[in-house]
Amino acid sequence: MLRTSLKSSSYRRSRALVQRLLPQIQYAYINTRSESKTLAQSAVAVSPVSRLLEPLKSERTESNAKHSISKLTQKSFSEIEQTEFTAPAAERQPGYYSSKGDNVIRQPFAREINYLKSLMESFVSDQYYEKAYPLLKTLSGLVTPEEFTKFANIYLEALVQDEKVSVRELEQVIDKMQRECHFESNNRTRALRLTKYLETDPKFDLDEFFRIPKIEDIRSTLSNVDIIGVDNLYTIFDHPKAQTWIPSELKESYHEYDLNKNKEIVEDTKKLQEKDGSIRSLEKDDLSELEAVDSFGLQIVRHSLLGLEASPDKIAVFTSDIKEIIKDMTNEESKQKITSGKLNYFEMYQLLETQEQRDQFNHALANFNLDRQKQMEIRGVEGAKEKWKHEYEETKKRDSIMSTKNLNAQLYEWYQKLVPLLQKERQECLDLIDDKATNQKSSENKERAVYAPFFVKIDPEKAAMTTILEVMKLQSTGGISNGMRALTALQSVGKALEYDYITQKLSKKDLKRTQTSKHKGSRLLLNLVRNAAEGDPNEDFGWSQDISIRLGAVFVSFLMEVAKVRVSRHTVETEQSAFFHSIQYIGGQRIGAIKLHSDLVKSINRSSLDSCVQPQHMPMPVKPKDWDGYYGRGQVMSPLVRVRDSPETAAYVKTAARNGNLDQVYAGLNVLGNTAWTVNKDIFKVISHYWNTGKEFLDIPGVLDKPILPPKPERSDDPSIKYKYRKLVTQLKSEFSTMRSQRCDANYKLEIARAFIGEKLYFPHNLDFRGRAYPISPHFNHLGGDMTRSLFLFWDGKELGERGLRWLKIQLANLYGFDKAPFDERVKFVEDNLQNVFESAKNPYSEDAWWKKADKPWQALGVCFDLRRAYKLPDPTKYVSHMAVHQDGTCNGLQHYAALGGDLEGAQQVNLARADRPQDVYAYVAGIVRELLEKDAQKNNKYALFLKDKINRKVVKPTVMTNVYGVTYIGALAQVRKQLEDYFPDNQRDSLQEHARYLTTHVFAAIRQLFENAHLIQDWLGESARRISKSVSIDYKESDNVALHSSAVIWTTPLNLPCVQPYRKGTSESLKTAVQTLTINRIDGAGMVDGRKQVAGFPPNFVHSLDATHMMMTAAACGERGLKFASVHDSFWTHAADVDTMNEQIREQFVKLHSSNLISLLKEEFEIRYKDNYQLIKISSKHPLVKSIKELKQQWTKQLNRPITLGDELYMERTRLEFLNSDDPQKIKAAQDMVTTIKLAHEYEGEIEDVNDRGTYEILIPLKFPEVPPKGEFDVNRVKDSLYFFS
Amino acid sequence: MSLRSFNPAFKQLFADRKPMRLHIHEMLNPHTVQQVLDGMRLKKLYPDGSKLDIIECNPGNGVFSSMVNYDLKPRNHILIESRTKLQQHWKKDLQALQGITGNKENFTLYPRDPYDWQTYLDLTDKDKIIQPVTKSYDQVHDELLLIANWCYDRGEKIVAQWIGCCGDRNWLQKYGKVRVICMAPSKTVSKFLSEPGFGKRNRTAMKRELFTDSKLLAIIANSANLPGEGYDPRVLIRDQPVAAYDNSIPKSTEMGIFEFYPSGMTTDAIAEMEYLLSPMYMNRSTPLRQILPKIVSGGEGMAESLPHDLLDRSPREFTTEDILAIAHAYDKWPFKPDYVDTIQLDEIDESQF
DNA sequence: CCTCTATCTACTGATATAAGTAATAGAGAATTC
DNA sequence: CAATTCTCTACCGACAATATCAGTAGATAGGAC
Repeated sequence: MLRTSLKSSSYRRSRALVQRLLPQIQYAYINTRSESKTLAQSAVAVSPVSRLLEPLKSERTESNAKHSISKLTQKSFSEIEQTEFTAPAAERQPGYYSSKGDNVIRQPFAREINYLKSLMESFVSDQYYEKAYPLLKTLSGLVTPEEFTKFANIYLEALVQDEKVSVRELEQVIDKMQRECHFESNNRTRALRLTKYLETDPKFDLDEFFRIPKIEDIRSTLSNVDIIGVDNLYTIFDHPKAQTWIPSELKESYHEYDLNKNKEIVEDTKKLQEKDGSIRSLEKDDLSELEAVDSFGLQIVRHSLLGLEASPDKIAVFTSDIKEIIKDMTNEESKQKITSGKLNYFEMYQLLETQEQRDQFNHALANFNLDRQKQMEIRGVEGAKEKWKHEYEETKKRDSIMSTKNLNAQLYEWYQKLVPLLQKERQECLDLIDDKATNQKSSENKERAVYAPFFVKIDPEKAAMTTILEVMKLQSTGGISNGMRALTALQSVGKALEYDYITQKLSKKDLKRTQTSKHKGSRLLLNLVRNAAEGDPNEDFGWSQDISIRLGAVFVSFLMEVAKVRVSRHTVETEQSAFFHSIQYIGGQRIGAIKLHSDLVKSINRSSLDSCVQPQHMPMPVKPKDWDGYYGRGQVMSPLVRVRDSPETAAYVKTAARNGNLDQVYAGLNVLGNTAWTVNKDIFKVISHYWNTGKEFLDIPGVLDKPILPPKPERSDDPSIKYKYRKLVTQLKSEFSTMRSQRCDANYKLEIARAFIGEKLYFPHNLDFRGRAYPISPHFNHLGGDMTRSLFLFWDGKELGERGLRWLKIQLANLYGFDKAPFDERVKFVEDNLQNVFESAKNPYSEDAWWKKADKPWQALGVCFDLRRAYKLPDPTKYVSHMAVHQDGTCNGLQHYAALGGDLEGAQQVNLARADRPQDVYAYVAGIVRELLEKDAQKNNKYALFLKDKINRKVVKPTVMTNVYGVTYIGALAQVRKQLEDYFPDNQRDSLQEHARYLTTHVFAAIRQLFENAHLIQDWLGESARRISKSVSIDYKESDNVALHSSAVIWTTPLNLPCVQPYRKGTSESLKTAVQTLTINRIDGAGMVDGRKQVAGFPPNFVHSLDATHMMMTAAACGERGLKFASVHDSFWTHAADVDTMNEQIREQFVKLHSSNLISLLKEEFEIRYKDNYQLIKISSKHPLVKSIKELKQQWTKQLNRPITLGDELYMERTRLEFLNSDDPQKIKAAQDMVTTIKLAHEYEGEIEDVNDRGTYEILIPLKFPEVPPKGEFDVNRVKDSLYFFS
Repeated sequence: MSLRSFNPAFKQLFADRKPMRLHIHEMLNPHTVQQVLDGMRLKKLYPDGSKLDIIECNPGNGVFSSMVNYDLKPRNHILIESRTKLQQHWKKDLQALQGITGNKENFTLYPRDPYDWQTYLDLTDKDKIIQPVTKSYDQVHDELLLIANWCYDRGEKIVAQWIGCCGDRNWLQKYGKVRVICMAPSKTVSKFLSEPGFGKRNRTAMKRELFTDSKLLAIIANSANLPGEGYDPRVLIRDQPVAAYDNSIPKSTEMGIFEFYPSGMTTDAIAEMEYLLSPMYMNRSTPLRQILPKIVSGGEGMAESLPHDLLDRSPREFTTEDILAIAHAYDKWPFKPDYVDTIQLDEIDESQF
């Protein structure tokens, strides 16, 4: 990053130079106006001079104020109060990102505004109005008046909600704001005032209040229902003029209210069931005692999900619900079982007989889980704490001195020490805010002031837990042994604290407006108000990155201060810090790290950490609310798209959301999120068994103590030996630590799985910036490896039927690795092995069980269990299966490329066309390579002779796969070399290299040959991206903050999701925290794009956005047909019984997607989006254009008395176009006569070629895109008949 | 000034070709080289050329090579050169030289990478082009001389390692106190030669002081610059290096020439705590007391066995005695971590195939 | 009271950090060697 | 400018350098008139 900062600094320098020069010149011009002419004047003598001058004049605004505004986010509230930050009006005007025409707004000072807003909200919610006011005032200096009104209303809203604030005070504040901040009130402000009047002034006269405003304004005022609240609206409804006042969206509620008002409503008496013998699901504790052996690692957190305990009255309700549901069941035995209290929810559910019962059960469970989820959020970590405490007390009973032997006891000790420290600090913060601190100006307090307003919001006890859990969870991440990157640690602690704060805030939310004492009234209105009170899902909330990091640092530093471990060596024993901050040197750069004491790490390895309790990392026991905006509703706080800190991506998605363009995206995502799962208990048992042996088994690493290292070399050994030793040793250690973290990770997953046995769970999904969907809960989800995937079952079951049984068998064959044969053979494979299948299911633990040899053994075992159960029935097709059957695209990226390019042969090889057997593109490419080598071999090429018999699918597979991602020659070379390694002994490295080089070229050639058109498309995408990322906006000015190349590649998927490639070169900023000064690479929405990444990333990203689109379309289509659907990018899952339907949809939707010429559409989209952009190209200096352009520039140079810049050229063209598009005939005429460099190039009739040679001259031309390459002959409709397209 | 060391046989050879610049900077002006050689008085140190083997790394265009060769008239003069273009030149030149002088200069081109340790092993053990004798560490090896040009940015790394080799007495230093005459950017040389307390004093400078005897020989600057900026003044005064100008050295990269060879000191103690020294010197102006807890688990405890005045000083100020004191304290410290825990991981690149 | 200077502070940019480069090879970006 | 040197090399999920010091601009204080 050093390089980047250097680059940008030199860039800044040169820009500063320009800025210094420009004003002088312009002043000179202004003073001698009569003598000299501006550029534009000379070109258009008749144009109104003042207008042409205006933009140039404003260019010299480089105020100090602006400079210090960027420092604002580092200042504390009190410093902000004392300093004036005001931006000139021009700089407050919104800009744009990559494209002028997209109407996506780039808010200037966005970070500063966000910071002020967070600060203000923080103060205001604790009634520190006088502290908040200066912040509001500062805000008024940074935003446009309309924007300011929004912030002012937030402030006023708090005043209105505060009962201690009187109407008069409110009006005074509004007055003051108008005087001092140029506050312009709007109808929301009026709604705020109205509410205050209604609630405090018994003599308030509505008529009078609404006398002056126009009727539209009154209506608009009243539509702020979230402010006014239900009860106040009722009051208004009671007014005789209500009917005319209320806005249209309230009409219905009004009528409902009016109707109910006149009816005598008998209040429903609560019918809470008596608590006779409540049925509770089998306690997790019992299960753990039943099934878990606490020997090696897999330690059960007692109450690991304690929060999943519901409150007693809810249990009662649930119990009675179930009793009601099973009342009509015919099977008495099942009934008995359900009420026995020995079944988990999933087992109960499976016993139900009718769909109606199941629906009712689901409904009851949903209500029940809603409460449990809430409990989990409120008391999530409580369980862990209780456990720590318990072990702490036990240990203490045994030993008088604490030792590191028991990790949990150790954690509790830290917790106990940490809490009082945090409480004390919180008090200090409070004192500081209340101006009661003893030494308000001390440097300590100065630093404290930065975080104090946020620190006071945090509950010390909960935060202590959060801090410990987060830090412990991160041990050995980020390539640091026994520790973690400081940035990662501070950020995750900060984020976790923020999460705690937000959930706490939500649970305490002022319910006044959304509740009513009236039993009668309008349910409609109530819903309306509640919805409105949830807030705008497109509005940011929470803290900025800086705030949470700084806060995280404070907590971490306290933890580091108190956390100690007892260490003993030989006879010496002492207490040492458990954590220490250290700087490491990794890959040429210094990295700040928080390291754990090595003894502590050993202790962790012995006992494996159970840190999972935090609900934000869990799947959800309740169905996630549907997506309807940028941020999720309810428990899901994540954004719709993971934006990788790119403000531009976020802005584009938000705009799309606001414009209502994302309904299809929501639809797809909601299908994914609504798929309910449960944990496969049978598989869990088997995994658990092998886990507890502590030995390595399949993909589970065994328990490892420490890596075994060879003896150290002597001091005087040759450096080469020492080097090799060091390399070996680091490799051993790194392998060891990956194994360890794999085991740790698996432990984590299994713990969550255990907690969810018998539970219903959901995965809300969101998207990456290309539109691919990912579950939000990070650890335990169906995207995991074989073991994790095997743990999932659909909550709902479906009867197999003939086809389903067949698909289940195919699924098993696929998982076993027998997936390259036709379906019938796959079925036969399983049928031939049916005894093995049954045997595996019956006795999975046997030494050489059949399932263990499968490609994906755990999932295969899952199918074995299912098949065995099915075949136990007299008719296996009647079996109700919960298995997910997968249909995988064969090389999905290439499938899309083949469809785009229409390569006949290529399409066939990736199964786009019907074939009797599944085609294997890798084998086919290997075949082509073999042919090529054969030809060379005949020419006696020694490489060909050696290699021709060694080419198989395995050798080419990596390269074919990564080819879609744009692998370069050198990257592919490494892959091929790895594949060939075995043929060459160590001392023939050179030979290996030569053979690999030779082969790589031919593999590339073969792929290119097979997917010729596809490659032309790949090239087209790359070239377009290159042109975009090297283009210049017409508004470019050297003096501006917008970089020369500031346009990123943006496209819209067929589902209207805007995709913005987030690759820009950032500037590194430093952030001082309590732990260290962090260097954060921040990207500016108008910063320079990273051309290389834009170009390299676009082809794969575009294709991925297509496969994501295909998946979402299929998801939505399957959802509409009542199918359960899940996906892992190019692997689509549903019930065995529904595979046929899904397959049909997979093909339908693919054809639908590719029936239009997507590349042509993309080109059109680009042409609109980048119509205001110009390309900088190099043409030969001998080109005829050069002469005329140079001449024109010389002419201008003379008139302006300075060299012409790119900005000048663009300014002239901008002016010309402006005139051309005006209504003034004089101007139009002037524009027609005006000559600019760009016009010259644009109107040049001959060839203009971008040459990359010496002797060139750079000119600007309008951005054009290359012609779309012609499509091949393949007809995409043939996909519909393809059997193995997805299989 | 006379070009005493200029071999007339090279006159034509140099005239025939345009000197090329390939990554590593070098002196191309014979007058500059002459000045430097005059200052070095090598003939006094190696009076008997018939017993002397010279190994020269990155001879480049050969101005320095030819002149030092003419000065010392060695028995062998090995030119280790890996840049293919220069290899071709040398091949041609040596052929021509064969015709002119019968190569009485005893040049041998060894077209290998001077960066690679294996090159030196092969030179002496496999190809047996020279077979140096092992001499005692009592005095400087008078039959083997190493000359190297690492005057470019990435050269610093290898110079640091070569200095390290003096402490370990391995690589070519296994043969005895072999003098290394090393050309490197002044940025590097001034760092590695700084004395305790100087701003640029770093780990390698400390190791250099502890394990080698060294001397700054010359500073060659572009004539646009003033030579010698950034060096520890104590070193300049002590060593009185030749200051010369050569415009083949770019303005941005001044060249420093220094010599080093193993001192009497060798010990395992420093290698044992190398992993501590590295982070220690990252905060080299922080007092040791504050650094100790930041470099190893429980490091704060080591303070007990160290004198206060040492704890209050920073690594930049440490003398070799200080370092040895710390090494001693570390050796006695009961809480030394396992070797495994001292290994730093570098980036893990997980390839899927 | 005002202005001027001395001193201090805050801010910026430059530099050092480590100490096998790692087996390649060609294009593109960044310097100016 | 054109020549030369440096950088990077497969997409996404899951990104990420830091401490110190010298020099400078700006702020403050202080002292004299």
